[in-house]
Amino acid sequence: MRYSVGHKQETRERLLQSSATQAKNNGFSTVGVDALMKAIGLSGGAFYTHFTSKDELFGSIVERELSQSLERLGGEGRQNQAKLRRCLKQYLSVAHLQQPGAGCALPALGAEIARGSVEVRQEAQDWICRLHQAWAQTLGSESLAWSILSQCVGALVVARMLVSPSIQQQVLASSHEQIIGQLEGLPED
Amino acid sequence: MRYSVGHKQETRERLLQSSATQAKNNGFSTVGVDALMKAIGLSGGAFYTHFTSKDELFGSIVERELSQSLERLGGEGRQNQAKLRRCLKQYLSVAHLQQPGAGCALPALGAEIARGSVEVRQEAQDWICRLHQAWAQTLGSESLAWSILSQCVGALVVARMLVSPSIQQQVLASSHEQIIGQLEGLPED
DNA sequence: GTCTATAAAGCGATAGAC
DNA sequence: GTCTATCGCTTTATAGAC
Repeated sequence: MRYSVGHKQETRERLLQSSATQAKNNGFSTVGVDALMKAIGLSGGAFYTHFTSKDELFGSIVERELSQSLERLGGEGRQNQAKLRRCLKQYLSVAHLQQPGAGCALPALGAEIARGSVEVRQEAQDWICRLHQAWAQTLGSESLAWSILSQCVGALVVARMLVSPSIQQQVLASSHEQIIGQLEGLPED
Repeated sequence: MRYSVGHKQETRERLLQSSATQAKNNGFSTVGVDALMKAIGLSGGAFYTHFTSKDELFGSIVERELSQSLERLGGEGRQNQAKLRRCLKQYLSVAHLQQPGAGCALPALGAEIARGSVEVRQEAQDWICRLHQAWAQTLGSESLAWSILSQCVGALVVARMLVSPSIQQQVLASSHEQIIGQLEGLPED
């Protein structure tokens, strides 16, 4: 073997990162294996030393993306309402709206995950429920946690369909405002 | 011409209806022209007498679907809060969750619309803003109207990714509960 | 208006050389 | 581990017969 032992793992990691970005930007089913590999400077044939099929890659992307989202959104360690507020502001920002490839996978790939295999959906459910539990703990309400999560995802889906930047911003700002309002008068954790 | 004058229009309508259902169920980019035509009992070649391209069909689907959603969700005529509550209950129902093909296009095709042409997105924006205006009138708040719209779309996107029916129902019920709570204490229209 | 046939390109996946 | 070449299938779109 002419390649170092860590090389395959590194290549796999680069492939996962690059593919996730492309999938969130242009849709996973839309982009071909050849384009995925070309983006990291490799040929299409080399793909199958890292994954047995394109579907397997999709599963790994979902796993990797949602675990990252969980980290960013406060699944790790103890959380307070102030930290949650900062996460919400970032999630509902114009920067997140304009850069699907660098953002959360739920608004960008939600519909494709829903049409995916049971394994992929189970993987997604695990991470989503972990995030929900963390938020429910912070908020003291399981119902409110689900509601806010849905609203965040929906706001990005809706806003990204629009053409006018000012209306896009209204959609994001409205959800942010309404959520902040719901956080007022909540018992401190 | 051996066909009646209304025949082409009828065929076009059947094609639009059938294609919209397939697109919402399995994704628009995923399904091929041949499958779209076969579903209404015609061959793939006949497609291009009705639309010049597959993209043009997508635009017509979005137009038709969103105009129907606007009707169902209360864009037509005057509306009151009681009627809006009934719409919300239906939108956030398990039946809607389980039948994407018969339901609203926003959760099912939102990401694909976002990646679509400016024309398609402009069309989507027009209908979405009309719905928003109707709801804002009923609710007396533009911000609350955007927030509820985002939450409805997001709840379906999130719930449809999950595997467990009971958690799916929790997601829908949570958004419904939180929205109803926000409607309490609102001035009557 | 719809059919069959076909062109031209792209897809996912495999085989063998290096 | 990656490359090139290729198989077999599907895709969007067009051409010509009926």
